[in-house]
Amino acid sequence: MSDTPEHLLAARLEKLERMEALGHDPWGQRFDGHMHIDAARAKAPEEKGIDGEVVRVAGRVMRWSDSGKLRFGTIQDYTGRIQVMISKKDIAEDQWELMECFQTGDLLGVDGTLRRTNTGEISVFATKLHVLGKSLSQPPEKWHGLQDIETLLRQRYLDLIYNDGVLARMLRRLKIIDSIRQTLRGEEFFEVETPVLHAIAGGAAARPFITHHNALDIPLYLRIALELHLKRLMVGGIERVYEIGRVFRNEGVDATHNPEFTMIELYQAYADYNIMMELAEKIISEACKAANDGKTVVEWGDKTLDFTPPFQRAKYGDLFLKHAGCDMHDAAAVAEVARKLHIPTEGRHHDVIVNDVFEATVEDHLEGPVFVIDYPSSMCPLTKRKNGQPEIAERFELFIHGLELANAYTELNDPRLQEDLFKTQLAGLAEEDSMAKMDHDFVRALKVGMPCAGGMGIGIDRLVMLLTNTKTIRDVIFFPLLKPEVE
RNA sequence: GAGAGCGUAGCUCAGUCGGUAGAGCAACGGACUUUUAAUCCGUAGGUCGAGGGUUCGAGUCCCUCCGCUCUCACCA
Repeated sequence: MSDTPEHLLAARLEKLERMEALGHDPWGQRFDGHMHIDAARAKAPEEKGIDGEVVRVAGRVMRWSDSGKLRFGTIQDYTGRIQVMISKKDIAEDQWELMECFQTGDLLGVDGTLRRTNTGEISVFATKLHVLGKSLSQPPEKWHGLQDIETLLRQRYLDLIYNDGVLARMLRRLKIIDSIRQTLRGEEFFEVETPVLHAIAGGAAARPFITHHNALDIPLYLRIALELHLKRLMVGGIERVYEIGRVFRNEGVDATHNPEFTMIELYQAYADYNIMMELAEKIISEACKAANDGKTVVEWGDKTLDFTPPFQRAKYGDLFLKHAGCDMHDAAAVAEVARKLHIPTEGRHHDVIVNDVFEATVEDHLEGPVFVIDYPSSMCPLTKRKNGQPEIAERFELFIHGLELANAYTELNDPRLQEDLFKTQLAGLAEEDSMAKMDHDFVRALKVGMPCAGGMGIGIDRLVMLLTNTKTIRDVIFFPLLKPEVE
């Protein structure tokens, strides 16, 4: 949507000046004691012809239609819409003149009586109007709303105002995040904030955004994960710790990826990945209830998602056998399957090939919610190995219809093994695809002694998508990344 | 990063074979005291994404660029 053109702007400025001439501040003044529109609606009389309570409401004018000496308006706040009726015989002369200065898009405060119209519509019959903020922008079409995807992303405020369900969906996102905090508060976790600017972008495998600190003249990276600082805090004695925060990955943009996205990572001392599974079930099912009126079974397009605990558990090796058709430890058989799938094998570590075959054959079959557990350990340099089974890492990923929602480990706390794994770059894996990035201070912290622990990361945006039946990540992020507009 | 599609009034959209730029909503003026996308009469509103080319003539055909969307690749 381009800027409001001159002839439409002029009409709005003319009304603004008339407001000023009538002695009103077109940008509004403090307005005390208004009630939310849903609360006002709830107080409306059941029958026509009965005077209800005197109320004060405020909102944006969505409709302002002239009908002689009677005016029908509709105002909207974040809780709903209500009709405003202004009858010339009910209000003072100067108030009628003020009424004529309002236009769709303006912010209006109303004092009036709750009543129903002849057709039963709940209405506030105004006795006094208050200017709370003039709009100098021409609103979109009242029936079709705003359809142009670029405009509604660039000017999300218009999307929130004029397209039904957008604000409600974003408010559900806030409820989900609030529910996660409540659940963790109940489990005695502390919420912390750790640095966004990292000297070493560790804790995950992704390309970082690179920036520069002028005064120190050093390169810095925007964090790609929260992991290593939270573990340092566990070393420091915070036994249960989490952070909800933005992480940044310099990768492509599509329906399930935005370059900056919100993650929660949490760490619990003296726990393991089994406890993390139970905690994941609790966090997610509670969040689902918070966003869906207490339900744990929700619609997802033409599918149904059931977040009632417990979630299914399936071993990585068993899934591999079932869908790839061979034992994941059988190098020759795995290589054969890889060749059929056109996955390169030459000079690549066996587990790198296994990982590619798994992604190609298994992930699309995972309906879930299902915890995939016990990964090949060489792909997991931050994860504790199973006792007596060093080739298996105590890791799970939670999948729902092919979407990876959570990732958790029994955390590796052996500093000597951690140092070795940071040094080991698997054949066939690019450095940016690897979690193995040497971080000497992190190893030093582990040497001080990190309690054995379980830890987990959950992609908040994806969780919100699943719990609000939203198909693209940009629709659960207020301001998704777009190329800048050219002036 | 690759391929395909889209871009016309503030908004939602038409625009045929290359031949005067269209509608609805919104705006402005008028009528109307119970509408529900109110209705009726009238007025005004355009760099057809930008630039270049072909042509007597380009919204329409060709080229370049910009933006967005979808699919694919990388990432969660």
